Amino acid sequence: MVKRFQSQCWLMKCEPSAYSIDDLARDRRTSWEGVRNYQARNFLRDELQIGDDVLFYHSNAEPSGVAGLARVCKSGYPDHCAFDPAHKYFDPDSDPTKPRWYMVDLEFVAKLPRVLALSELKADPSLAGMMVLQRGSRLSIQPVTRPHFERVVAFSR
DNA sequence: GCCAACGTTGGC
DNA sequence: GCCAACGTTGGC
Repeated sequence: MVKRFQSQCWLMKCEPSAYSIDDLARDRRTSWEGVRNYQARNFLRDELQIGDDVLFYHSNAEPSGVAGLARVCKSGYPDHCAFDPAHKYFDPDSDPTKPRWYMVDLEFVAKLPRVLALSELKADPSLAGMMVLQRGSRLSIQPVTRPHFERVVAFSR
């Protein structure tokens, strides 16, 4: 693990019907279990660090877009839901001695005054190249550049 | 609810 | 290792 001086930025997707920025505002802190994609898993396990900034993105929503801000408050650890046969995220192929899936904890930072819709983000030239704006972009945890992160935050004000 | 894009699985 | 079939994601 490499120590960094500056936090990184991420975008994390969630369907608000499953867990929304309002849920996080209420809970103040939550665990981010259930990611079952290897690329996203690698980010969770290897890259997300305490203090990293997160754009909380509502997918499959009306409208879909960035709904709030969060921060990583616990770095990657094994997703124990994968070990529980009764859990909906159970994966019989994840061995507790060699976990396949990882999770982090997030803490609430802010709810944006309004959701910044995907269409608005697409229309902003300074956000060009952002992963979430690419066609067919399905990755649920995406790296975001610091300038893009700051631009989104400024956009919301 | 539709369906395009993408990821995973498994036969060969 | 190829690739067709299948399952999932997520915008619309």
